[in-house]
Amino acid sequence: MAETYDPQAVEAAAQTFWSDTHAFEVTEDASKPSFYCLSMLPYPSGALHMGHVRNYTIGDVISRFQRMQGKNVLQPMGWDAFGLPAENAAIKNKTAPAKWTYANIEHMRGQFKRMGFAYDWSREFATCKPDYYVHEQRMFVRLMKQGLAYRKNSVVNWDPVDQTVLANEQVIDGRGWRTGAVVVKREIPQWFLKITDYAQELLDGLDDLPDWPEAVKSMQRHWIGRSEGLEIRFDVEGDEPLTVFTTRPDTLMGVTYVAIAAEHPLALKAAANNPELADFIESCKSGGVSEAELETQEKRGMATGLHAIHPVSGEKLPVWVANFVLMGYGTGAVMSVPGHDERDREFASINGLPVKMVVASPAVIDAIHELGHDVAAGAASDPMRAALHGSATDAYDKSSAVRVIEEFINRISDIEAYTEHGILVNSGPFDGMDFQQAFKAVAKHLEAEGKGCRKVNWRLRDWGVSRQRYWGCPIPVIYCDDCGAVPVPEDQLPVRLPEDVAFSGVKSPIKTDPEWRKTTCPECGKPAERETDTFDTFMESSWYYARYTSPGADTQVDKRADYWLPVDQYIGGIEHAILHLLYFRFYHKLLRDQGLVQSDEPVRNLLCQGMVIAETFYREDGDGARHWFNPAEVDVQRDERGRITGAVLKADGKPVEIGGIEKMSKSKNNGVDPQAMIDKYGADTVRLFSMFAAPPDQSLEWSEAGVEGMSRFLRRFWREVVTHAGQPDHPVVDPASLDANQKTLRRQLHETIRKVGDDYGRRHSFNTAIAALMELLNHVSKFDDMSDQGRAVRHEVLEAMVLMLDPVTPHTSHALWKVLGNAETLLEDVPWPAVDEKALERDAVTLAVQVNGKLRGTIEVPVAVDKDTAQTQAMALPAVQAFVEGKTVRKVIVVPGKIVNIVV
RNA sequence: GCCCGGGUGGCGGAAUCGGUAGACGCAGCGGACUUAAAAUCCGCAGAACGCAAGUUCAUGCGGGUUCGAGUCCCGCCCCGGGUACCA
Repeated sequence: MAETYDPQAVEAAAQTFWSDTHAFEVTEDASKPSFYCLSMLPYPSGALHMGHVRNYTIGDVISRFQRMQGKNVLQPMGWDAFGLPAENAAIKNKTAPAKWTYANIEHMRGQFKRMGFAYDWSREFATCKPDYYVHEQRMFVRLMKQGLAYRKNSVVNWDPVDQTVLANEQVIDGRGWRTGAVVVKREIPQWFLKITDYAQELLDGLDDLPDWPEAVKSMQRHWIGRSEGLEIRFDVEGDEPLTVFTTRPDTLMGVTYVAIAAEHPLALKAAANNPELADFIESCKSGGVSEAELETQEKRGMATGLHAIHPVSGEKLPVWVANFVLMGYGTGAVMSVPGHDERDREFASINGLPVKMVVASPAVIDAIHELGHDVAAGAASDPMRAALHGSATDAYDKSSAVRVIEEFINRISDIEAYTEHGILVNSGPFDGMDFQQAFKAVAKHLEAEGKGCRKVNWRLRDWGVSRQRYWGCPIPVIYCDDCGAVPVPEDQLPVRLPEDVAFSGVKSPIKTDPEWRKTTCPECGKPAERETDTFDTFMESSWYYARYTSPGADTQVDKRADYWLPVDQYIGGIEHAILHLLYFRFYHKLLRDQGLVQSDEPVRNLLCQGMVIAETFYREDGDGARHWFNPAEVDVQRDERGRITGAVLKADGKPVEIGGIEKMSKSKNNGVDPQAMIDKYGADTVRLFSMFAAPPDQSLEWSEAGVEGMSRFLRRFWREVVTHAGQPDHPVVDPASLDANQKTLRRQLHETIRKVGDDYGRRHSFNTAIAALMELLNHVSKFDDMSDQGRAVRHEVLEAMVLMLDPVTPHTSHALWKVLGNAETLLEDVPWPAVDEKALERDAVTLAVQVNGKLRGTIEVPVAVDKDTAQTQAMALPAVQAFVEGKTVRKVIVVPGKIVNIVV
């Protein structure tokens, strides 16, 4: 075997062995526990990027580790092949999206294999193939028949120049990215899946996912957004009544106006003979539809001239059109309480609408009582002012109670809304009630009058699955003038997307082709037209995990799924925390309700990895435009302490600006090509660095110097093993005859085995596992004992290290296993090294000694030392004496195995 | 705007349940080997003050709880992710 480490040769040999032996192809085996390890499937964007490398290395480490624990591990790979980038690339490269996509898949599959990932390639699929999406179409027509898929109008970004719908990403500062035209909102009919029918279950299910990150569960809870409130009817003078939803019925008596969406029927009616209002409503249409844009835009409004009637007081309230009220959410109308809601307050201030205080803080209520007044129903029309009336108003004589009330009144009327729960005032029959009491009383009052009812409201909206794009799965619907929207009969599926098309970029080829849509109605047989919209690509990625378990099945999934599902470990980017992971959970429940899977949730354990980031470098040209240089083109300069002082371009030696560390991207040209790294250092080094440089859930800063460090470690390890293998044969380890150094090294080994197993298996803390293995290498390379037992212990250490490194650097371990004298084999089928509890025992331990919580020294004590002895030894330290002398020892805290703290 | 994260030496990070802050690695400095370089090996290294022993300060900022806080609580600042048609 080679004396020096040659990663390219080592990796080729290991990969050939795995491929020849079909090492990672698995089938259902009832005799072994299954472990399904799944990484989010990639979009085939062209070439592997570092984000992929990181994601898939994490999955591979977990997969290989679990197989070494005796599990039957399924780790599949496939392609999320539909999507917008293929259309953009097709325009740019004058090719067809399908051709571009398939070429990318070919290239990226080769790169995956070069990384040595332990995939079962026999299960691979691409979601753009009819034999994949036919199942999705069949599911959709079934959902249509069950009423879980339905059609309604919904608002999109419309580019008036290209006459096309834009994705939110394609709207830059309210304008279309290609035309620069101001985008407008437009309503079009689209298909929806009723995810809201499952809102409660999706919310409750989060409680049954203990191994999901709290951040993800918390984000999903807020996204689903269950809220309890009242739906309240406001009559409108001379018109149809308005319905609003509120979670704050306690503030009902503080309503001073009603706001409705620009598209609300009442607004449109009012605008019919009010040209100014019509202009305003028209102006609300410009701009994109994304929530971030809607929520941050300037709040604008206009009075309709209509008046609503307050359901309790009968007061006349102006009805305003407001751009922040959205027709698509809730009822398209809100009751406005500027005294107790920030947004209503801001709008009222701008438009000169009145503010009414109806909730007071507990401190104010106390002050009112202190001044001898009451807030109970009917006590006073305005208990705050009643309390102030007759009290001293001169600045010098004000009591603190008066000041509390005045301050509150001033704050509400001049500065901000009081949004917390409190006690009702100025609310007639509801005066003196707290939030809970008021909620009940208002509900009872309105229900009795038929003007309102309790309602649970959800922030979650139904899933709009229509896209006006070409490169996606055709929606299997036929439109007939007589029969309406008819699902394509199952025996006519799949509806195939033509792949050999000319693609201009503006309109979908199946929309421009007059022939593709022509068909006949499945119900009446008359000429009819196909739907030319395609599915949201989240549809494909919502069920792919189940398809991997059932390759080749005629149905969407078959019985084999029961062996593998739910997924034991899912790995992917945190950017998918809400949308993908929520649709995916929803679709699993759809599959369950069709009888296709048995479980309620698709994934037991979720790991969200952070982004891969890198330094950026640029130069500005004359007009301020920045030209970005790749880190590979730049040399960084440092001072004598290692601080970065500047950077120069390698090509001309002249300085470039340092632009800060950002997510690797094409736009900042700071992407590091994994292929170049693999060619230079080998896959194992790249894998090792991406696992070592940061914990998996945090962002990872790429550093080629760091990669070199990993290469250095593998070369040192290789040399250590090869040198040891050149030594004469050794006897077996005899624990009873070991000397102190041998015992120490063995203890360090078994501590490492315990830590690495825990870090890989439970904590997913791969960086610390690798650090522990590096420490162990440092220990063993300093261990120069060449005796029989010395060599025996060293062999035990090195063999265990080969196995423990295998999940991260499988090629190197594969080769070194043979160097250590073993037959070539699949290391994942060699059992994980066992911890020898006896080897962990130690007889002395170091305690930290503190005085008043500050470290003053350490003491060596026997493991089983009693508190008094520890205390006496600690007190005897000169450094401790210096701080204790002349003071009284008040208390001594002894934490066994940790610290002694002397409090003086 | 709203929801969710993060902030520790020159840098990436460690400290797993409130108990010795800075493991491991990178960069740096000093040395060995070498004709030289590369590679490799040995050593130093948070900051300030001090000849030294050592002392003080230090985990984004300001408070608090505790014998003891990077870790828990309250209030801020900054950076990142998501925000329903990027995936």
